[in-house]
Amino acid sequence: MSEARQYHHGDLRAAILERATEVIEQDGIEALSLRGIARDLGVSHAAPNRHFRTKADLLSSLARVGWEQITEATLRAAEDVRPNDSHHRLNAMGRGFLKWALLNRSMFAAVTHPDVERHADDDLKLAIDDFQRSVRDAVVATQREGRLTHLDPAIATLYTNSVPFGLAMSLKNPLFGTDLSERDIDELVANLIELVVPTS
Amino acid sequence: MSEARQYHHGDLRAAILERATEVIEQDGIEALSLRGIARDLGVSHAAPNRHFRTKADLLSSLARVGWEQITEATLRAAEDVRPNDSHHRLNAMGRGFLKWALLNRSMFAAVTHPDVERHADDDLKLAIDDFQRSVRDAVVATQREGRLTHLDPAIATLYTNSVPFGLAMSLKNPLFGTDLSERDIDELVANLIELVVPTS
DNA sequence: CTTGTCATGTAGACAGTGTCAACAGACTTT
DNA sequence: AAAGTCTGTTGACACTGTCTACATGACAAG
Repeated sequence: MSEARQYHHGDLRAAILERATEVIEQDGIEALSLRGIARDLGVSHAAPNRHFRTKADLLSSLARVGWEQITEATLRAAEDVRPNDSHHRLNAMGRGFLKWALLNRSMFAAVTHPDVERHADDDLKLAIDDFQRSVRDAVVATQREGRLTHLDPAIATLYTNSVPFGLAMSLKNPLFGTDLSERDIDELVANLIELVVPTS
Repeated sequence: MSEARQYHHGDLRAAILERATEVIEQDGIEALSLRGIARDLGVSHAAPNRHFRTKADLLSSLARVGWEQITEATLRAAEDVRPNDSHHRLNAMGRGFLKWALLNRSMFAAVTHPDVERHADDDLKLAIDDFQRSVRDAVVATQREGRLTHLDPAIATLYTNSVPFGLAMSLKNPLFGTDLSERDIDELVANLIELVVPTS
């Protein structure tokens, strides 16, 4: 029964999450308000509180979705590479992550937003851990193949992890004045990741 | 006349900026409110508006100070290196930046806060440009010395710029679970920067 | 089919925020 | 001394997140 406006919304929680991503995509995370979402969904101002007790709750749930997307995009990028070549896989993962961040800038911004990090609930922490583990596993696999062996695994992971991060932060930031055509991005991403995980 | 409470504050603008950094250092940027600062300074709630028409104004001014500190810390770190060795200078700058970020986490967080970036005024943009230019100049100097020559200067700058950034983001984030002793940080910073700008 | 329970909505209140306009005191300039 | 400009105060407005009390719909037990 999804036609007429009912008293009960049907799946308000999902609708809120969806509308929230829209708002973030459009006007940024600072324009996000529970009351605003309620208004947009034609529901009373306190209705969202039934599903997200606090605004930080909503942000956490949103960020969890974001991190799952990041993990998925990163791992999917490695799928096309032959499984025994860990080094190329790691390279592909870096490109996959960076590309996702550049194609989903608002979501990336939301995921890395300080308020989100500060109030992270356990579910969110788990999602982040998942991503971290994926990267670490890939780095360790690469080292087992005899590459990057001169580095402490922790440092190698930190490095491999941070670089796409920093790049994504810089590239998403309009203040940094990197005005690149959408087409160039793929090449740029490849060039940059090549610096971190050289395949040649 | 700095003893008794006067009607006019003396230098309210400076006091606001100072108190704002304190608040950010203590409770984070999300806890910053104009009214709160006014309260702390024993001044009426609308007094800050005389000096910062909007909250974004205050954040912008604050961030400008932050960027100036960053630029200074970065350039100062290069001073101890012999001037003709651009490559070592670049390396030192990376360490200087990263160390500043780790020793001034709250300020760094404020400077990189999305709200700040979004509402950046011209002064702030200028301060950021200054920093960017410093890095670019150092990279170009390095390339003139015959190093990093295989890279496009723009990409080399982006890379050199982003890595300490990403590292600082990762290291400042408690969620990333890098629990390192204060002592280890210096070594860690050196190791990481060495990956980007190898001096050996 | 009735009944009771529980999840999910509404209405209203509260404290807090940023920002504005109207006013007032103090400093500056002439 | 007078006029005018900074810089402060007071009070208001619309907005926010969150709480409590209440209403309604869904749904399972009897």
